[in-house]
Amino acid sequence: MSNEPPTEPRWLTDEEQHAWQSYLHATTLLEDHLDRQLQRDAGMPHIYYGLLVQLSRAPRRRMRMTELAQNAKITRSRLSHAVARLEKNGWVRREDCPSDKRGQNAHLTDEGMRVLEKAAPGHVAAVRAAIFDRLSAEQINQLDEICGVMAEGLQPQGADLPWLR
Amino acid sequence: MSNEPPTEPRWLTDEEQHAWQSYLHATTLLEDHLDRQLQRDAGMPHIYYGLLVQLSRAPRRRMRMTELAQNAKITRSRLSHAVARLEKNGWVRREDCPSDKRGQNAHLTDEGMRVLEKAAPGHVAAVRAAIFDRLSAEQINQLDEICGVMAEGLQPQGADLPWLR
DNA sequence: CACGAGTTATTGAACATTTAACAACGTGGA
DNA sequence: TCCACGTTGTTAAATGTTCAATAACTCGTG
Repeated sequence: MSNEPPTEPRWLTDEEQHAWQSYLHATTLLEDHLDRQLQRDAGMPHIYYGLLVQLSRAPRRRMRMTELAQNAKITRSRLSHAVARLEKNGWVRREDCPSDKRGQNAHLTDEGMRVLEKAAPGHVAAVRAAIFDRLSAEQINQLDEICGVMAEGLQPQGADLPWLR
Repeated sequence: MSNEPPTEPRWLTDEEQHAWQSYLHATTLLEDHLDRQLQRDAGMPHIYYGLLVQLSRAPRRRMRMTELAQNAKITRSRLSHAVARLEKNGWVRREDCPSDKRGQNAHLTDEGMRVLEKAAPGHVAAVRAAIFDRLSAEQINQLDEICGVMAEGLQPQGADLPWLR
């Protein structure tokens, strides 16, 4: 009984190749674009901005570190570093969690909220200009659907991250 | 004459919000997945793998640094660092360009080629499993189309990179 | 030819991310 | 209670990326 990987890998068809290139091209360009836009206008990379958004939506603008990491789909380690930086900027503060002495809550400060509110319009405009003002309503639904399917296949299991991968 | 940004930014509709979250979720997960897959199976991140692929397709497996950077959509600086690393691994070598004394050619070595050939099947399988075995032929076309539209809007002008942004 | 402006690639420093290891705490069962 | 095991969050070190500055060269124009 052969237990090796298939001797004939199924390569991508021409359509698949082309779509894959398009995908890599577009996603790379967009991520770069948003990173620079936010770095310029808000002094932080896209992912850090995402953290502030999450916090701003949480009750009392507070969230447990692990929950925040899960929502943002990053490792706890990465979050620790990120929050350390945001704290240095005065945009987030750490607090001990009352119910679990191991835990920490990240808290979006008033200053952090102000920075976020100031950056939001420009960021939305950038996202609009790059995507939603360029796609039809139908394409937006297609994109949503496609991304949903992709994400389904990527959930799970892995070393440090029972969640992320 | 009012020259300020609009006082009422056009926020995203619910559909747009949802699609945007899906997009961020899926692309983050996929990129992470492929990065880990390649780091594990080939000892390099996704983008480095992409550099080897580019070189493998070039005539004589050689390419000018700037051209390679353009194709991979990264800055020349980033490419310099990346090639330095790949060179340390023995997978790429630098050569002076005969026709332009400023120039360098990156050259994929035989060893680099072997590493690439060994890694390719697993990588294709991962991409397949994540995307192309999960989407219909129609969805693949839609994705291609959508990414094309996105990329169009992102070409642009910028600091160091007349190309990338 | 000589000059100035642009191009090519690299570098160092600051910053971000990954990985593995770790301390501190919680939880459930003997 | 006590202990084994899981969870929470952090850390150091290695690695990767960005940003600004720079050396070396090319090219067009006077």
